[in-house]
Amino acid sequence: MNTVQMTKAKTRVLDTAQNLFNQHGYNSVSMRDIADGLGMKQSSLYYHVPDGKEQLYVEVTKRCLEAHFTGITDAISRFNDLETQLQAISRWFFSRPALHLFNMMEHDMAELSSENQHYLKELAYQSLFMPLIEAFEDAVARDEIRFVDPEQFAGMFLTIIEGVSFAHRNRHSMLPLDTMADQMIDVLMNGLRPQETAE
Amino acid sequence: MNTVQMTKAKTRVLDTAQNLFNQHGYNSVSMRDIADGLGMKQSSLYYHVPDGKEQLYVEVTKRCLEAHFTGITDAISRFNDLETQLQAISRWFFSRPALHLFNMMEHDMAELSSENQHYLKELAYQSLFMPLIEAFEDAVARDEIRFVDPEQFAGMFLTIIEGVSFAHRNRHSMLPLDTMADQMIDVLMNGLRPQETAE
DNA sequence: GTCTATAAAGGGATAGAC
DNA sequence: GTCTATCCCTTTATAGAC
Repeated sequence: MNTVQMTKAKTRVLDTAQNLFNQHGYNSVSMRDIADGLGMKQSSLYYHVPDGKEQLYVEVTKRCLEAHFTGITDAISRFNDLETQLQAISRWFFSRPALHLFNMMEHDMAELSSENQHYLKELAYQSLFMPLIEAFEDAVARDEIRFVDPEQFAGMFLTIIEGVSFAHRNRHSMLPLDTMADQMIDVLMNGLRPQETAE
Repeated sequence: MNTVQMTKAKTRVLDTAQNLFNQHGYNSVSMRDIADGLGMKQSSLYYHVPDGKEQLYVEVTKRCLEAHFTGITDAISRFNDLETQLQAISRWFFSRPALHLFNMMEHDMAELSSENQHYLKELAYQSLFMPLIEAFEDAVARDEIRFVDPEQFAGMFLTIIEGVSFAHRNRHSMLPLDTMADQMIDVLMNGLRPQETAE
């Protein structure tokens, strides 16, 4: 994954754009909104991003997904059991602005050219799903959980993360984020524990 | 909940708008798109919807949420145990176009006036969360599951439904929707089963 | 109930001065 | 690196003919 060493100014542009795209979605954010956030005129933005809005979104999303790949794989490598790994991954997610993964993949990316769409969807799969799938596979191999389709439960875990973030943003959620996530992970792990074909 | 008896033409307008709003999100759908879907000119649409796009979205979403309230409460009332109830609710959801609940609540509704926003968010809570919360409470009372925050797990169940729909739409998902949902519900119920403070 | 025409505003993008 | 000015297109919405 290339890291071309970005100028400070470019980084600031990407940061501002990322915040806005994340909060409101691709179509709801105008170049003027981003320029306003940077304190410059809309046309000045094109000095930093000559290729326009779509390319800006692609760059922002690429950087974001690559950061998540690093964060997730790091979290996994620090521990040897699935439950602790999942807790660590949840902490990584909560330390960053919410991804709005489903919205990103189904609504934002639908606005892009089919090449960009395909590129970013594949990158999302490699960055977010693959490390989790491996973690679930390893846990099955260690007999820590019963056999399940790893892809299915990698997806389930990501939806839980998104759901917990959502609940925390929208509801008078009594509990801290971390506690909510741990409770969810506890139920999930408890539900996945190997069984002695009881009853 | 008022049912004012709608004309066939108005129903067709709402159906078309609902499909488009659901698939692409509020901001990505223009009045022209909806008119095209109906085979009429953009301006003709204002004969059916004199109050414009925002009001159209509110009507569409209101009708959708009320239908879900009926579908969910019916599914719950047909059975006496939580696992079967959740399966029945999942079938209701899968029989309808995907809600995209999170996107709806965080992105689409953010574009509306604060009055409409508040109205629809409250309606969504009453229509989707409340029946589920009661079902979880009753299951705790029957000692079918261990005590948990009902709101939290009502939310978790909704995210699982959305996640399963997402997986089915986006991935070479080998399994039928119903089977995937049942597996998720099985893990969830298994994780929530009362425990004898083992170990 | 649907049309054409049009107003008024907002969007992405470029040219050229400083 | 940022600005003003401008182009061209899309969008929401209204007026008025048929």
